[in-house]
Amino acid sequence: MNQPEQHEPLISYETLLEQFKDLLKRSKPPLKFTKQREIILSTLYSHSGHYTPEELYQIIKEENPDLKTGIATVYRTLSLLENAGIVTSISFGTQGKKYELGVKAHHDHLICTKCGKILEFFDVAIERKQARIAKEFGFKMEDHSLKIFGICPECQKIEKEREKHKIESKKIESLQQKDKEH
Amino acid sequence: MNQPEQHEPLISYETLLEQFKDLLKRSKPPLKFTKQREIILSTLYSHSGHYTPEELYQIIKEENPDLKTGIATVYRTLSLLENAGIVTSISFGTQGKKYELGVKAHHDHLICTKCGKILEFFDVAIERKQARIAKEFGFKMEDHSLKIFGICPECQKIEKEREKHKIESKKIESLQQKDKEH
DNA sequence: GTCGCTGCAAAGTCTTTGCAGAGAG
DNA sequence: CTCTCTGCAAAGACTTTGCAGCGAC
Repeated sequence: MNQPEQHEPLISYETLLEQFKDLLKRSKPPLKFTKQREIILSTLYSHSGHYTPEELYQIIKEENPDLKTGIATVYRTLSLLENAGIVTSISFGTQGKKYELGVKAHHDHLICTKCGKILEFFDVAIERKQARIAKEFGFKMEDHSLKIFGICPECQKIEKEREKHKIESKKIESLQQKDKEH
Repeated sequence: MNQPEQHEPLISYETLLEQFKDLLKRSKPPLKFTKQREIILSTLYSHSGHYTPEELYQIIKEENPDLKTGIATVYRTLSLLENAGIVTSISFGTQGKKYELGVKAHHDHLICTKCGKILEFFDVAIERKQARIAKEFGFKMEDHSLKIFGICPECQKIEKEREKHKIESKKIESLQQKDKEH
């Protein structure tokens, strides 16, 4: 029921691209389809995951050194894509937002507070419950976000390792202490 | 099961204050109990709700014009209180965080995307489900946050009013148009 | 050609920090 | 008295905006 792995995008890149072009054409003042906008979309598509504007900007710069793309354009395009519902964002404390392609099925997030890793899951019962609660309060639900913060299995291991080392160095210290006493 | 209203704080101000003083004393380098820290705490206590540092700063300035309290101190104290678990924060997109006294029972949030109003609710079934999901992924759960975004009943009314006005002014326009044609 | 788009840099916004003097313990 | 706290202002981090030239349509 809960899928542990990153989902594959549900549609092909071609379809997504068509969708995007359509959207641009249909805007009130028609918008233009530019190299920068395509690259940002394709980068989001090929790199499944969650990125800050800065991270995305770095990937794009690295993979497309010819076309100079400014960080401002990344911000502007992400904002455009978010309003269009093509990407969704998830926000952290003061440290800004991470974006991901939103053509995947709705899902919620598990976030590791040590390494920042994000896992996705989906639970029908919780979804239903949320809709019911919104209704109960007379809210017209637009969106919802469920984030579970914790320490991922990998970081838990690292923590345990560290503690082991601490204990060992304490042992060594106390042994040395005893040596001194003699 | 879901409580629609703001909860009353669960403890008296005196108890809360004692808790806070204790905490300060017990810190590794003992911290000091200052007028500014007390005012920030008491303001949070007496104004039940969710505030940005800026909002809290404005309230404090207004209610305590004598004691000059800087915004930096508000940030520093909120951070201190959050680390101590006395207040909790809820974060929005890029627009920062809102803080509330955390001595109330755990609860989740319904947020109006028009007016920014925050309502609280609590649902045992969702709580349990979250714990189960974290466990399933091997996460050591530290915290979780469930936010439902939507339009509150009041703002829905306002929207409807506006639409009505729009339709009426369109009618007037088209009447004037017809007049011109004659 | 027309207008929207882009990169750049400058300006905003929100938050944190450095510092010298004030004040709690 | 000793150190932490505070206000102030300056610095930071992140995001948005103004503008002149570029490029899609």
